[in-house]
Amino acid sequence: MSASGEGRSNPIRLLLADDQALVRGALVALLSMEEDLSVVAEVGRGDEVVPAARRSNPDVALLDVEMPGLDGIAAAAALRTALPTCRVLVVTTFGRPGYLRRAMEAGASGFVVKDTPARQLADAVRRVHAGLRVVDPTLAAETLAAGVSPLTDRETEVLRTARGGGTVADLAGALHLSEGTVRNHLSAAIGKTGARNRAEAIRVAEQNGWLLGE
Amino acid sequence: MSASGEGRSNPIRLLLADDQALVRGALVALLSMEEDLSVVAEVGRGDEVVPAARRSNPDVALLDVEMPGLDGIAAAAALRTALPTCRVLVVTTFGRPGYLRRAMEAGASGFVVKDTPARQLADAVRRVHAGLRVVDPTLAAETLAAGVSPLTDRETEVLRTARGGGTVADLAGALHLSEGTVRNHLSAAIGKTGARNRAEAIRVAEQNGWLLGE
DNA sequence: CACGGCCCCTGACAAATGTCATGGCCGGGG
DNA sequence: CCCCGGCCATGACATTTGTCAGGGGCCGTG
Repeated sequence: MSASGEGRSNPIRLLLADDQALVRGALVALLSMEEDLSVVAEVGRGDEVVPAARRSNPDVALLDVEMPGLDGIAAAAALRTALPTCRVLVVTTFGRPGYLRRAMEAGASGFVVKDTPARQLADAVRRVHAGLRVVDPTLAAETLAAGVSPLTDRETEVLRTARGGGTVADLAGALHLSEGTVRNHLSAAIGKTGARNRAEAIRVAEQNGWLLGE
Repeated sequence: MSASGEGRSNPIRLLLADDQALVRGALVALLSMEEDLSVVAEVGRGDEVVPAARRSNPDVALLDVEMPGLDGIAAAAALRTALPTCRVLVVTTFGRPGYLRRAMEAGASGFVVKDTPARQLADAVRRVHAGLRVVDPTLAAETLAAGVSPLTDRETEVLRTARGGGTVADLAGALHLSEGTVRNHLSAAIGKTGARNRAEAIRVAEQNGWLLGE
Protein backbone atom coordinates (compact mmCIF):
# COMPACT_ATOMS: atom_id res chain seq x y z
CA MET A 1 0.00 0.00 0.00
CA SER A 2 2.16 2.78 1.28
CA ALA A 3 4.92 3.66 -1.09
CA SER A 4 7.24 4.37 1.74
CA GLY A 5 9.94 2.44 -0.02
CA GLU A 6 11.26 5.59 -1.56
CA GLY A 7 11.47 7.25 1.80
CA ARG A 8 12.60 10.84 1.42
CA SER A 9 13.42 10.66 -2.27
CA ASN A 10 11.82 13.11 -4.66
CA PRO A 11 8.12 12.58 -5.36
CA ILE A 12 6.88 11.54 -8.78
CA ARG A 13 6.01 14.66 -10.74
CA LEU A 14 2.63 14.45 -12.46
CA LEU A 15 0.93 16.26 -15.31
CA LEU A 16 -2.86 15.95 -15.50
CA ALA A 17 -4.88 16.51 -18.64
CA ASP A 18 -8.66 16.26 -18.63
CA ASP A 19 -11.17 18.60 -20.19
CA GLN A 20 -13.66 18.39 -17.35
CA ALA A 21 -12.39 20.77 -14.72
CA LEU A 22 -14.33 19.13 -11.93
CA VAL A 23 -12.93 15.70 -12.67
CA ARG A 24 -9.47 17.12 -13.10
CA GLY A 25 -9.64 18.86 -9.77
CA ALA A 26 -10.97 15.76 -8.11
CA LEU A 27 -8.13 13.70 -9.53
CA VAL A 28 -5.68 16.24 -8.19
CA ALA A 29 -7.21 15.82 -4.77
CA LEU A 30 -7.10 12.05 -5.07
CA LEU A 31 -3.48 11.89 -6.16
CA SER A 32 -2.32 14.55 -3.76
CA MET A 33 -3.27 12.29 -0.91
CA GLU A 34 -0.33 10.08 -1.83
CA GLU A 35 2.93 11.10 -0.22
CA ASP A 36 5.08 10.13 -3.16
CA LEU A 37 3.05 11.88 -5.84
CA SER A 38 2.96 15.55 -6.71
CA VAL A 39 0.83 17.20 -9.37
CA VAL A 40 2.99 19.82 -11.02
CA ALA A 41 0.73 20.81 -13.92
CA GLU A 42 -2.84 20.48 -15.07
CA VAL A 43 -4.39 21.37 -18.40
CA GLY A 44 -7.79 21.10 -19.99
CA ARG A 45 -6.87 20.84 -23.66
CA GLY A 46 -4.80 18.40 -25.65
CA ASP A 47 -2.76 21.06 -27.35
CA GLU A 48 -1.65 22.47 -24.02
CA VAL A 49 -0.04 19.24 -22.92
CA VAL A 50 3.36 19.68 -24.53
CA PRO A 51 3.81 23.35 -23.60
CA ALA A 52 2.84 22.65 -20.01
CA ALA A 53 5.11 19.63 -19.90
CA ARG A 54 8.01 21.73 -21.19
CA ARG A 55 7.52 24.15 -18.34
CA SER A 56 6.95 21.66 -15.54
CA ASN A 57 9.00 18.68 -16.64
CA PRO A 58 6.80 15.90 -15.25
CA ASP A 59 7.79 12.26 -14.80
CA VAL A 60 4.38 10.91 -15.72
CA ALA A 61 1.51 12.42 -17.70
CA LEU A 62 -2.10 11.34 -17.16
CA LEU A 63 -3.96 12.05 -20.38
CA ASP A 64 -7.66 11.78 -21.03
CA VAL A 65 -8.53 10.68 -24.56
CA GLU A 66 -11.51 12.93 -25.12
CA MET A 67 -10.18 16.46 -25.17
CA PRO A 68 -10.61 19.54 -27.31
CA GLY A 69 -7.73 20.82 -29.40
CA LEU A 70 -5.94 17.51 -29.67
CA ASP A 71 -7.09 14.12 -28.51
CA GLY A 72 -5.17 12.36 -25.80
CA ILE A 73 -3.60 9.81 -28.13
CA ALA A 74 -2.17 12.46 -30.41
CA ALA A 75 -1.05 14.42 -27.36
CA ALA A 76 0.70 11.29 -26.12
CA ALA A 77 2.59 10.93 -29.37
CA ALA A 78 3.60 14.58 -29.34
CA LEU A 79 4.68 14.34 -25.74
CA ARG A 80 6.77 11.24 -26.39
CA THR A 81 8.83 13.04 -29.00
CA ALA A 82 9.04 16.30 -27.07
CA LEU A 83 9.98 14.78 -23.71
CA PRO A 84 11.03 11.17 -24.25
CA THR A 85 11.74 10.65 -20.56
CA CYS A 86 8.15 11.42 -19.57
CA ARG A 87 5.96 8.33 -19.39
CA VAL A 88 2.35 8.48 -20.46
CA LEU A 89 -0.64 6.93 -18.76
CA VAL A 90 -3.83 7.25 -20.77
CA VAL A 91 -7.07 7.52 -18.83
CA THR A 92 -10.36 7.34 -20.60
CA THR A 93 -14.08 7.04 -20.16
CA PHE A 94 -14.54 4.55 -22.95
CA GLY A 95 -12.84 1.19 -23.15
CA ARG A 96 -12.75 1.21 -26.90
CA PRO A 97 -10.45 -1.52 -28.19
CA GLY A 98 -9.00 0.72 -30.86
CA TYR A 99 -8.14 3.37 -28.29
CA LEU A 100 -5.85 1.01 -26.47
CA ARG A 101 -4.13 -0.05 -29.66
CA ARG A 102 -3.60 3.50 -30.80
CA ALA A 103 -2.44 4.58 -27.39
CA MET A 104 0.19 1.89 -27.30
CA GLU A 105 1.30 2.69 -30.83
CA ALA A 106 1.60 6.30 -29.74
CA GLY A 107 4.05 5.28 -27.05
CA ALA A 108 1.84 5.21 -23.97
CA SER A 109 2.99 3.05 -21.08
CA GLY A 110 -0.41 2.47 -19.55
CA PHE A 111 -4.10 2.55 -20.26
CA VAL A 112 -6.77 2.84 -17.59
CA VAL A 113 -10.52 3.19 -17.97
CA LYS A 114 -12.43 5.47 -15.68
CA ASP A 115 -14.38 2.78 -13.97
CA THR A 116 -11.43 1.12 -12.35
CA PRO A 117 -11.39 1.58 -8.59
CA ALA A 118 -9.85 4.84 -7.46
CA ARG A 119 -7.44 2.97 -5.23
CA GLN A 120 -5.61 1.54 -8.18
CA LEU A 121 -4.81 4.79 -9.89
CA ALA A 122 -1.88 5.77 -7.73
CA ASP A 123 -0.42 2.30 -8.13
CA ALA A 124 -0.82 2.51 -11.87
CA VAL A 125 1.09 5.76 -11.82
CA ARG A 126 3.88 4.21 -9.78
CA ARG A 127 4.10 1.19 -12.04
CA VAL A 128 4.28 3.35 -15.12
CA HIS A 129 6.90 5.50 -13.52
CA ALA A 130 8.90 2.37 -12.73
CA GLY A 131 8.94 1.51 -16.41
CA LEU A 132 6.23 -1.14 -16.30
CA ARG A 133 3.20 -1.33 -18.53
CA VAL A 134 -0.29 -1.03 -17.09
CA VAL A 135 -3.19 -2.39 -19.08
CA ASP A 136 -6.65 -3.58 -18.14
CA PRO A 137 -6.51 -7.29 -19.02
CA THR A 138 -10.10 -7.62 -20.20
CA LEU A 139 -9.67 -4.64 -22.44
CA ALA A 140 -6.46 -6.10 -23.82
CA ALA A 141 -8.34 -9.26 -24.71
CA GLU A 142 -11.05 -7.27 -26.45
CA THR A 143 -8.43 -5.42 -28.38
CA LEU A 144 -6.91 -8.60 -29.66
CA ALA A 145 -10.35 -9.88 -30.57
CA ALA A 146 -11.43 -6.73 -32.36
CA GLY A 147 -8.25 -6.70 -34.37
CA VAL A 148 -7.02 -3.79 -36.38
CA SER A 149 -9.45 -1.68 -38.30
CA PRO A 150 -10.57 -3.32 -41.53
CA LEU A 151 -11.46 0.05 -42.97
CA THR A 152 -9.39 1.64 -45.65
CA ASP A 153 -8.17 5.20 -45.26
CA ARG A 154 -10.79 6.70 -47.47
CA GLU A 155 -13.52 4.71 -45.82
CA THR A 156 -12.63 5.89 -42.35
CA GLU A 157 -12.36 9.43 -43.60
CA VAL A 158 -15.77 9.29 -45.20
CA LEU A 159 -17.26 7.64 -42.14
CA ARG A 160 -15.68 10.20 -39.87
CA THR A 161 -17.11 13.02 -41.92
CA ALA A 162 -20.47 11.33 -42.06
CA ARG A 163 -20.58 11.38 -38.27
CA GLY A 164 -21.78 14.97 -38.27
CA GLY A 165 -24.91 13.71 -39.98
CA GLY A 166 -25.11 15.30 -43.39
CA THR A 167 -26.45 14.17 -46.71
CA VAL A 168 -24.30 12.41 -49.27
CA ALA A 169 -24.06 15.59 -51.30
CA ASP A 170 -22.62 17.39 -48.27
CA LEU A 171 -19.99 14.72 -47.79
CA ALA A 172 -19.11 14.71 -51.46
CA GLY A 173 -18.63 18.46 -51.32
CA ALA A 174 -16.60 18.40 -48.15
CA LEU A 175 -14.32 15.65 -49.41
CA HIS A 176 -14.16 16.71 -53.06
CA LEU A 177 -15.53 13.41 -54.27
CA SER A 178 -18.33 12.32 -56.50
CA GLU A 179 -21.54 11.35 -54.79
CA GLY A 180 -21.28 7.88 -56.21
CA THR A 181 -17.84 7.43 -54.74
CA VAL A 182 -19.01 8.52 -51.34
CA ARG A 183 -21.86 6.07 -51.50
CA ASN A 184 -19.46 3.37 -52.51
CA HIS A 185 -17.12 3.98 -49.59
CA LEU A 186 -20.06 4.06 -47.25
CA SER A 187 -21.35 0.84 -48.68
CA ALA A 188 -17.97 -0.81 -48.22
CA ALA A 189 -17.79 0.41 -44.65
CA ILE A 190 -21.29 -0.88 -43.99
CA GLY A 191 -20.28 -4.25 -45.33
CA LYS A 192 -17.06 -4.47 -43.34
CA THR A 193 -18.68 -3.41 -40.10
CA GLY A 194 -21.55 -5.82 -40.59
CA ALA A 195 -23.98 -2.96 -40.22
CA ARG A 196 -27.20 -2.49 -42.11
CA ASN A 197 -27.04 1.23 -42.75
CA ARG A 198 -24.84 4.22 -42.38
CA ALA A 199 -25.80 5.08 -38.84
CA GLU A 200 -25.08 1.61 -37.58
CA ALA A 201 -21.76 1.52 -39.38
CA ILE A 202 -20.75 4.74 -37.70
CA ARG A 203 -21.70 3.42 -34.30
CA VAL A 204 -19.80 0.19 -34.75
CA ALA A 205 -16.69 1.94 -36.04
CA GLU A 206 -16.87 4.45 -33.21
CA GLN A 207 -17.22 1.81 -30.55
CA ASN A 208 -14.19 0.02 -31.87
CA GLY A 209 -12.18 3.20 -31.87
CA TRP A 210 -11.67 3.08 -35.61
CA LEU A 211 -12.61 6.69 -36.15
CA LEU A 212 -9.93 8.29 -34.03
CA GLY A 213 -7.26 10.64 -35.26
CA GLU A 214 -7.35 13.86 -37.22
CA MET B 1 -10.16 13.50 9.39
CA SER B 2 -8.82 16.04 11.80
CA ALA B 3 -9.85 15.83 15.43
CA SER B 4 -13.11 17.72 15.11
CA GLY B 5 -11.26 21.02 15.10
CA GLU B 6 -13.96 22.95 13.24
CA GLY B 7 -16.74 21.09 14.93
CA ARG B 8 -19.15 23.90 15.56
CA SER B 9 -21.92 21.81 14.03
CA ASN B 10 -22.18 18.36 12.61
CA PRO B 11 -20.68 17.93 9.16
CA ILE B 12 -22.91 17.73 6.11
CA ARG B 13 -23.56 14.10 5.29
CA LEU B 14 -23.09 13.30 1.60
CA LEU B 15 -24.16 10.52 -0.72
CA LEU B 16 -22.23 10.20 -4.00
CA ALA B 17 -23.56 8.47 -7.10
CA ASP B 18 -21.47 8.16 -10.23
CA ASP B 19 -20.96 5.13 -12.40
CA GLN B 20 -17.29 5.76 -13.05
CA ALA B 21 -15.50 4.42 -10.01
CA LEU B 22 -12.41 6.46 -10.62
CA VAL B 23 -14.30 9.71 -10.82
CA ARG B 24 -16.40 8.78 -7.83
CA GLY B 25 -13.33 8.03 -5.77
CA ALA B 26 -11.71 11.24 -6.88
CA LEU B 27 -14.77 13.21 -5.87
CA VAL B 28 -14.67 11.55 -2.49
CA ALA B 29 -11.09 12.69 -2.11
CA LEU B 30 -11.96 16.17 -3.21
CA LEU B 31 -14.90 16.58 -0.87
CA SER B 32 -13.21 14.90 2.04
CA MET B 33 -10.71 17.71 2.09
CA GLU B 34 -13.44 19.97 3.40
CA GLU B 35 -13.81 19.94 7.14
CA ASP B 36 -17.54 20.38 7.13
CA LEU B 37 -18.33 17.68 4.59
CA SER B 38 -18.43 13.95 5.11
CA VAL B 39 -19.13 11.31 2.50
CA VAL B 40 -21.29 8.68 4.15
CA ALA B 41 -22.22 6.59 1.10
CA GLU B 42 -21.20 6.05 -2.48
CA VAL B 43 -22.90 4.03 -5.21
CA GLY B 44 -22.31 3.32 -8.88
CA ARG B 45 -25.85 2.68 -10.07
CA GLY B 46 -29.00 4.74 -10.09
CA ASP B 47 -31.11 2.03 -8.54
CA GLU B 48 -28.81 1.81 -5.53
CA VAL B 49 -29.33 5.42 -4.57
CA VAL B 50 -32.47 5.06 -2.51
CA PRO B 51 -31.42 1.90 -0.63
CA ALA B 52 -28.05 3.44 0.21
CA ALA B 53 -29.70 6.66 1.27
CA ARG B 54 -32.07 4.77 3.57
CA ARG B 55 -29.11 3.19 5.30
CA SER B 56 -26.90 6.26 5.57
CA ASN B 57 -29.41 9.07 5.84
CA PRO B 58 -27.47 11.78 3.97
CA ASP B 59 -28.21 15.51 4.00
CA VAL B 60 -27.26 16.00 0.37
CA ALA B 61 -27.01 13.57 -2.56
CA LEU B 62 -24.71 14.21 -5.52
CA LEU B 63 -26.16 12.37 -8.47
CA ASP B 64 -24.66 11.88 -11.90
CA VAL B 65 -27.20 11.80 -14.72
CA GLU B 66 -25.61 9.07 -16.81
CA MET B 67 -25.86 5.91 -14.76
CA PRO B 68 -26.89 2.31 -15.35
CA GLY B 69 -30.02 0.96 -13.71
CA LEU B 70 -31.75 4.28 -13.30
CA ASP B 71 -30.67 7.63 -14.60
CA GLY B 72 -29.81 10.37 -12.15
CA ILE B 73 -32.98 12.35 -12.78
CA ALA B 74 -35.23 9.41 -12.02
CA ALA B 75 -33.10 8.59 -9.02
CA ALA B 76 -33.54 12.15 -7.83
CA ALA B 77 -37.29 11.86 -8.05
CA ALA B 78 -37.28 8.56 -6.20
CA LEU B 79 -35.02 9.96 -3.55
CA ARG B 80 -37.20 13.02 -3.04
CA THR B 81 -40.20 10.90 -2.21
CA ALA B 82 -38.25 8.38 -0.12
CA LEU B 83 -36.30 10.92 1.94
CA PRO B 84 -37.88 14.34 1.50
CA THR B 85 -35.37 15.99 3.80
CA CYS B 86 -32.43 15.00 1.62
CA ARG B 87 -31.51 17.64 -0.94
CA VAL B 88 -30.32 16.66 -4.38
CA LEU B 89 -27.49 18.17 -6.38
CA VAL B 90 -27.29 16.82 -9.91
CA VAL B 91 -23.85 16.62 -11.49
CA THR B 92 -23.46 15.80 -15.14
CA THR B 93 -21.05 15.66 -18.02
CA PHE B 94 -23.41 17.20 -20.49
CA GLY B 95 -25.04 20.58 -20.15
CA ARG B 96 -28.14 19.52 -21.98
CA PRO B 97 -30.93 22.05 -21.53
CA GLY B 98 -33.55 19.36 -21.10
CA TYR B 99 -31.55 17.73 -18.34
CA LEU B 100 -31.71 20.82 -16.21
CA ARG B 101 -35.42 21.16 -16.75
CA ARG B 102 -36.10 17.56 -15.91
CA ALA B 103 -33.82 17.69 -12.91
CA MET B 104 -35.67 20.63 -11.49
CA GLU B 105 -39.02 19.05 -12.15
CA ALA B 106 -37.75 15.99 -10.33
CA GLY B 107 -37.11 18.09 -7.27
CA ALA B 108 -33.38 18.70 -7.51
CA SER B 109 -32.01 21.72 -5.70
CA GLY B 110 -28.95 22.20 -7.83
CA PHE B 111 -27.43 21.38 -11.19
CA VAL B 112 -23.71 21.45 -11.91
CA VAL B 113 -21.85 20.45 -15.06
CA LYS B 114 -18.57 18.66 -14.79
CA ASP B 115 -16.49 21.39 -16.28
CA THR B 116 -17.10 23.85 -13.52
CA PRO B 117 -13.99 24.48 -11.43
CA ALA B 118 -13.45 21.94 -8.69
CA ARG B 119 -13.28 24.68 -6.11
CA GLN B 120 -16.93 25.51 -6.54
CA LEU B 121 -18.28 22.06 -5.85
CA ALA B 122 -18.01 22.19 -2.09
CA ASP B 123 -19.67 25.58 -2.08
CA ALA B 124 -22.46 24.27 -4.25
CA VAL B 125 -23.01 21.50 -1.75
CA ARG B 126 -23.14 23.96 1.11
CA ARG B 127 -25.56 26.21 -0.70
CA VAL B 128 -27.84 23.32 -1.52
CA HIS B 129 -27.70 22.14 2.05
CA ALA B 130 -28.66 25.60 3.19
CA GLY B 131 -31.80 25.40 1.08
CA LEU B 132 -30.59 27.55 -1.79
CA ARG B 133 -30.71 26.65 -5.44
CA VAL B 134 -27.55 26.24 -7.48
CA VAL B 135 -27.73 26.53 -11.24
CA ASP B 136 -25.20 27.39 -13.90
CA PRO B 137 -26.56 30.71 -15.25
CA THR B 138 -25.55 30.14 -18.88
CA LEU B 139 -27.17 26.76 -18.85
CA ALA B 140 -30.30 28.23 -17.34
CA ALA B 141 -30.47 30.70 -20.20
CA GLU B 142 -30.06 27.94 -22.75
CA THR B 143 -32.81 26.01 -21.07
CA LEU B 144 -35.18 28.87 -21.36
CA ALA B 145 -34.21 29.31 -24.99
CA ALA B 146 -34.55 25.67 -25.90
CA GLY B 147 -37.95 25.47 -24.28
CA VAL B 148 -39.79 22.33 -23.50
CA SER B 149 -39.62 19.40 -25.87
CA PRO B 150 -41.91 19.87 -28.86
CA LEU B 151 -41.99 16.13 -29.43
CA THR B 152 -45.03 14.09 -28.68
CA ASP B 153 -44.72 10.97 -26.54
CA ARG B 154 -44.79 8.58 -29.44
CA GLU B 155 -42.32 10.64 -31.38
CA THR B 156 -39.76 10.62 -28.59
CA GLU B 157 -40.29 6.93 -28.13
CA VAL B 158 -39.72 6.22 -31.78
CA LEU B 159 -36.69 8.48 -31.85
CA ARG B 160 -35.29 6.88 -28.73
CA THR B 161 -35.66 3.44 -30.26
CA ALA B 162 -34.20 4.63 -33.53
CA ARG B 163 -31.07 5.65 -31.62
CA GLY B 164 -29.83 2.08 -31.75
CA GLY B 165 -29.68 2.47 -35.48
CA GLY B 166 -32.02 0.03 -37.13
CA THR B 167 -34.17 0.00 -40.20
CA VAL B 168 -37.76 1.17 -40.19
CA ALA B 169 -38.95 -2.41 -40.23
CA ASP B 170 -36.96 -3.11 -37.05
CA LEU B 171 -38.50 -0.14 -35.30
CA ALA B 172 -41.97 -1.10 -36.42
CA GLY B 173 -41.43 -4.58 -35.05
CA ALA B 174 -39.97 -3.40 -31.77
CA LEU B 175 -42.77 -0.90 -31.20
CA HIS B 176 -45.61 -2.98 -32.63
CA LEU B 177 -46.48 -0.33 -35.16
CA SER B 178 -46.96 -0.20 -38.87
CA GLU B 179 -43.96 0.90 -40.91
CA GLY B 180 -45.86 3.82 -42.30
CA THR B 181 -46.69 5.03 -38.83
CA VAL B 182 -43.08 4.85 -37.79
CA ARG B 183 -42.09 6.85 -40.82
CA ASN B 184 -44.73 9.40 -40.01
CA HIS B 185 -43.51 9.85 -36.47
CA LEU B 186 -39.96 10.12 -37.68
CA SER B 187 -40.95 12.62 -40.28
CA ALA B 188 -42.75 14.70 -37.69
CA ALA B 189 -39.74 14.57 -35.40
CA ILE B 190 -37.46 15.58 -38.23
CA GLY B 191 -39.70 18.52 -38.95
CA LYS B 192 -39.93 19.66 -35.35
CA THR B 193 -36.21 19.39 -34.73
CA GLY B 194 -35.38 21.20 -37.94
CA ALA B 195 -33.18 18.30 -38.98
CA ARG B 196 -32.66 16.99 -42.48
CA ASN B 197 -32.77 13.28 -41.75
CA ARG B 198 -33.26 10.76 -39.03
CA ALA B 199 -29.71 10.81 -37.75
CA GLU B 200 -29.66 14.58 -37.38
CA ALA B 201 -33.01 14.54 -35.64
CA ILE B 202 -31.68 12.06 -33.13
CA ARG B 203 -28.61 14.18 -32.48
CA VAL B 204 -30.62 17.35 -31.99
CA ALA B 205 -33.10 15.68 -29.68
CA GLU B 206 -30.30 14.09 -27.72
CA GLN B 207 -28.39 17.33 -27.32
CA ASN B 208 -31.47 19.02 -26.01
CA GLY B 209 -32.07 16.25 -23.54
CA TRP B 210 -35.39 15.36 -25.07
CA LEU B 211 -34.68 11.65 -25.17
CA LEU B 212 -34.26 11.09 -21.47
CA GLY B 213 -36.29 8.67 -19.41
CA GLU B 214 -36.89 4.95 -19.69
C1' DC C 1 -72.10 18.14 -28.43
C1' DA C 2 -68.43 19.87 -31.28
C1' DC C 3 -63.80 20.84 -31.49
C1' DG C 4 -58.94 20.06 -31.34
C1' DG C 5 -55.06 17.27 -30.27
C1' DC C 6 -52.83 13.02 -30.44
C1' DC C 7 -52.46 8.47 -32.06
C1' DC C 8 -52.69 4.89 -35.54
C1' DC C 9 -53.10 3.35 -40.18
C1' DT C 10 -52.97 3.47 -45.47
C1' DG C 11 -51.15 4.39 -49.89
C1' DA C 12 -48.57 6.91 -53.27
C1' DC C 13 -44.79 9.66 -54.61
C1' DA C 14 -40.12 11.96 -54.62
C1' DA C 15 -35.63 11.95 -52.85
C1' DA C 16 -31.90 9.98 -50.53
C1' DT C 17 -29.38 5.87 -49.67
C1' DG C 18 -27.23 1.34 -50.53
C1' DT C 19 -25.49 -2.15 -54.12
C1' DC C 20 -23.24 -3.65 -58.04
C1' DA C 21 -20.49 -4.19 -62.28
C1' DT C 22 -17.00 -1.87 -64.28
C1' DG C 23 -12.61 0.47 -65.24
C1' DG C 24 -8.29 3.16 -64.05
C1' DC C 25 -4.22 3.41 -61.18
C1' DC C 26 -0.40 1.66 -58.64
C1' DG C 27 3.06 -1.60 -56.42
C1' DG C 28 4.70 -6.22 -55.53
C1' DG C 29 5.50 -10.80 -56.95
C1' DG C 30 5.87 -14.63 -60.25
C1' DC D 1 7.55 -8.29 -68.29
C1' DC D 2 2.66 -9.25 -67.04
C1' DC D 3 -0.57 -10.32 -63.85
C1' DC D 4 -2.83 -9.86 -59.50
C1' DG D 5 -4.72 -7.56 -55.56
C1' DG D 6 -5.87 -3.48 -53.16
C1' DC D 7 -7.67 1.03 -53.41
C1' DC D 8 -10.18 4.57 -55.60
C1' DA D 9 -13.59 6.33 -58.72
C1' DT D 10 -17.95 6.33 -61.46
C1' DG D 11 -22.69 5.67 -63.18
C1' DA D 12 -26.83 2.67 -63.44
C1' DC D 13 -29.97 0.28 -60.64
C1' DA D 14 -32.85 -1.40 -56.51
C1' DT D 15 -34.19 -0.31 -51.98
C1' DT D 16 -35.08 2.50 -48.19
C1' DT D 17 -36.44 6.79 -46.36
C1' DG D 18 -38.97 10.99 -45.98
C1' DT D 19 -43.19 13.62 -47.36
C1' DC D 20 -47.88 14.34 -48.14
C1' DA D 21 -52.85 13.77 -48.23
C1' DG D 22 -55.93 11.42 -46.59
C1' DG D 23 -59.15 8.55 -42.87
C1' DG D 24 -60.80 6.60 -38.33
C1' DG D 25 -60.67 6.26 -33.11
C1' DC D 26 -59.92 8.09 -28.56
C1' DC D 27 -59.93 11.54 -25.00
C1' DG D 28 -60.44 16.10 -22.64
C1' DT D 29 -62.39 20.86 -22.75
C1' DG D 30 -65.06 24.63 -23.93
